[in-house]
Amino acid sequence: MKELTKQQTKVLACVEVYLNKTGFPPTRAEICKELGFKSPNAAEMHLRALEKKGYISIQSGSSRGISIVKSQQSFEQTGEQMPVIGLVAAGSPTLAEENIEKRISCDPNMFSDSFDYFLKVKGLSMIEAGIHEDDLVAIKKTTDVKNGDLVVVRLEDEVTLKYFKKTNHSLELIPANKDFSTIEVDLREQEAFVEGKSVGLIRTH
Amino acid sequence: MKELTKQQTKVLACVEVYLNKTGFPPTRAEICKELGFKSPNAAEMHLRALEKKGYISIQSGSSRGISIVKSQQSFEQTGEQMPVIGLVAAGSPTLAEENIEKRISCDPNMFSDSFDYFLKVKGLSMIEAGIHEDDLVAIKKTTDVKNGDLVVVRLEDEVTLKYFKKTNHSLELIPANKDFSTIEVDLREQEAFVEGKSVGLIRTH
DNA sequence: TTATATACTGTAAAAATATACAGTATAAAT
DNA sequence: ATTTATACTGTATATTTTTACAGTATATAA
Repeated sequence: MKELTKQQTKVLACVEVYLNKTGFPPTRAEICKELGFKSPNAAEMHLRALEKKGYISIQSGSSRGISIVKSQQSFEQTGEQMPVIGLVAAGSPTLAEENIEKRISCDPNMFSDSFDYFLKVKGLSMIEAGIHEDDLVAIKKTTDVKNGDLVVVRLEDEVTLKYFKKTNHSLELIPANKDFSTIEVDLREQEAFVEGKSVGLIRTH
Repeated sequence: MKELTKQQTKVLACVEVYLNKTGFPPTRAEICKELGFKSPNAAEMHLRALEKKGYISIQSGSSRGISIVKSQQSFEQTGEQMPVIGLVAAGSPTLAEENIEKRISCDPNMFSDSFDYFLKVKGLSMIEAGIHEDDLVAIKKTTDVKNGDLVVVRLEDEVTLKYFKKTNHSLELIPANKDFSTIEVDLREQEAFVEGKSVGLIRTH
């Protein structure tokens, strides 16, 4: 998608804001009034440029015939674009851009608790908890977890999604698959970092 | 909210469909063309009635100045409050207001395919497919289903979520739990209504 | 029988709107 | 020094659109 000039960005934002506020697109004159232009042709030219670059489409001959093709600020709508992070074998699931597989438009409060990102599940270790490969688990970044919570824990360079159980100096990371065994960590010997806990799950059929 | 007449319902639906398709509301003339009226005043009168009853608001003097206040079919929007319907023992999962348990703010296009509502799962018949009690299954209203699809089917007054398999005159509704048995329907003897199919799932932990 | 509400047709005019054309100004690129 | 792209002003007009007004038809309620 082609880059927008500063003014084109403003005009696109103006159209989107107007649309959100009123439910229908603005006229050329209304865009001018909003952005301080004195000629409807100013708006017209920017709209044409936006159409040529594929951000909007214009229904010729129709009043207010503007529709948004590619929104600049789709996340400003009802829901946000929540990042999906692959559960890679090594490294922690950071929110750095390079780890984000894609984004999904949804409400961060759609589950009982808010969440920060989706973790894409690899493997079958939690299958008996109804968590399949490629399911997206909604993770809330926190270290405040209780026994029995489904948590994301990092050990050395490995990140896993397991049930959490802590007893004195020992931490158990319990899978939900009888073919897998519990990971036991002696906290006096090895560090374990709780990255967050699951507050929900989504799956595409 | 006041009741709508049949024609008012049609006009409101027409506006919403147009809005979803084009991104902006229709003119009086376009409503007429769509619904077969021969005078723009026909549309005008219905719009006024819809405004008086609080379903839309009309920006006087503006072209296409219609905005939806209370949608008949809010599930058709984007980034909206998607209804959650309980899988009740009897009756079909209609979107009538009284069947909607709550609404969840999310994008109707968050899964591979768009969907119309969430169905709240009751029972354990699909547990081996990783579908638990109280999971919300995203349902797309369609009768276009293939063998192997996870579908919502109504038999008499009962609604179930099962895997779909059709062979000649027989329909099999297959559970994913070895403690449950397949429902077999002879379509020459009994009617079966496909309400829709699952395109995704969400669960709150 | 007479209202009353619903549901339109048909026409017309005023207002809103898109959009073409002719310019001006400025900064960056060639 | 000249072109090119961006970013406008200002005007004009054909077209679109709203919206008022005058009717017609039909079913239902009083």
